Amino acid sequence: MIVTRFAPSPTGYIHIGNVRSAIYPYLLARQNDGKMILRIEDTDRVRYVEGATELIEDVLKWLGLDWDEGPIVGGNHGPYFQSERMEIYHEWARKLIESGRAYADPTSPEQIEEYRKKCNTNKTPFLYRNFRPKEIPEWQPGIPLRFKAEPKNYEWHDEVMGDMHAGPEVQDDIILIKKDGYPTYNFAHIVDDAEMGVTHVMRGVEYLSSTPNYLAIYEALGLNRPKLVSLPHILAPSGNKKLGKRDGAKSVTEYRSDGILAEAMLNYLACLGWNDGTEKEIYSKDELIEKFSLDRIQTSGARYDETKLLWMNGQWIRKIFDEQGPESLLARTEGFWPDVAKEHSPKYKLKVLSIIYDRLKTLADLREMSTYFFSDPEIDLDFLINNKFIKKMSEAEIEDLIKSAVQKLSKVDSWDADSLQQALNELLVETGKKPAELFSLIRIAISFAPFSPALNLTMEVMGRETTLARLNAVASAI
RNA sequence: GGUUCCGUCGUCUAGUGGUCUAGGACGUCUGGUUCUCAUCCAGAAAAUCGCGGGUUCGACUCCCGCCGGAAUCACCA
Repeated sequence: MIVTRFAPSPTGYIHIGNVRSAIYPYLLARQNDGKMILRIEDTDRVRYVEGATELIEDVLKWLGLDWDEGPIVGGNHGPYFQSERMEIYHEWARKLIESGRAYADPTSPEQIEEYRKKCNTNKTPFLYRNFRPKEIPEWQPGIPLRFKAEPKNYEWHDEVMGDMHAGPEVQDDIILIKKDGYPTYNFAHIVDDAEMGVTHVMRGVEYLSSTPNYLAIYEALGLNRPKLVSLPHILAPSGNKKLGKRDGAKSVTEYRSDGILAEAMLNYLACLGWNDGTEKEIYSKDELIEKFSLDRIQTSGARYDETKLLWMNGQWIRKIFDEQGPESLLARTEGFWPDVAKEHSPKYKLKVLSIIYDRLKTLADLREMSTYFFSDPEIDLDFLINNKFIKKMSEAEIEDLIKSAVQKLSKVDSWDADSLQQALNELLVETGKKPAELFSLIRIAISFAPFSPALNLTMEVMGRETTLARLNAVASAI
């Protein structure tokens, strides 16, 4: 059975660069009826941030990435917080001491720094194994434990990068257990993956160069290597660096409050560095699970492009409305309506949504784009008069036109889109105006918005009373 | 500096020796959809496939060299 894991450290918010290494393991596990484990790597007590774990869980849930073992859901291989697994690491560490593959290192950090400087001035690579202490004390709290490297050539296969190899020069005596008793990532993840039965270790390429050291530890511990999967970086929008907090990488939760749909986020991130070889662009979670394959993950880094995310979000807004129904989209708009919409019924909001949804890039656009449906706009005569189609009319003519519109519209029997369009068409004939002139005038008079849906639809949703009242108000303001 | 990885339109990518005069998508531009904005539709511009050598009848695809970029070299993960 395939077992994958997402193992973040709770050091702050998760941004787009991080989540993708949750998405791929998830897809692989689900595709193969495997298991997905969530493990919290909280061994760095200095960088630990309160509440960060909940944030991670939150983001995963939002994206629809559920886990089979881990915090909240439990499992047979817990605990799932590394800080609660100390005895386990120490037990494995003792095995290494017994087999002579680990030693307590009494050397002070200052001394180590000196060694390092010496190498720098001699321009030789710094390898700690060249400075092993003469006297090895008993391992006890307060003394770090180091791996004893036996450097040699390593070959391995990376499911994404292909066949890899590395020489002895990259293997060193890395720290297994820190002086505070907590294990390092380098040691803890190996123990945990083994104990938890993880079959596919998926992580960013930054770990690729440490792999020979990990391979040595697997060997010393008598463990089988899991399959290794290196994920390429997501690059910052500009420059050539990997996307990080400093490049303004937004928290995933921030995208949620900016009105990005979870479907779009998942779709975009999954396809940033992966594709199924066809020309398909829009994938649902189920489609991703079906089509995903490790060997189609890109080997080079992919630049993060927010414009494409936005486009995809628009696609998803329309897809949900069209395929899952207007109510389904409405359900996701909570919190995105303008304040003035508070008093209005869901039914009315649904009507509004139905005529403006195809111009939304994000749900947050609702705030700017729907205000005039819920409250009377401020009359701004300059805005009206400066319109390129209205500019050439005199004020008297404008007033006349609005008045005839009021007259015509108040006679409409049934206030629906078709009847309204018919009335507008008749008005066009009667006034001898072009659609651009007459419709722009009415549109602006009832909305004072830079843009709005088709005029007949807008009036239908607004209702007879509001439409006529606003037209009258403008006529008397001129 | 050592080690490792990467290199096709501005961006994400298709491409596994001939079907590539290099395909799609985002973005950009043009036109259409009785008004605006958007959707949708049609179309355009945009890649001498990092560079230079080979191998081959033939290379984006295989080999070598170079150049460029990135990652890593912590008692961080």
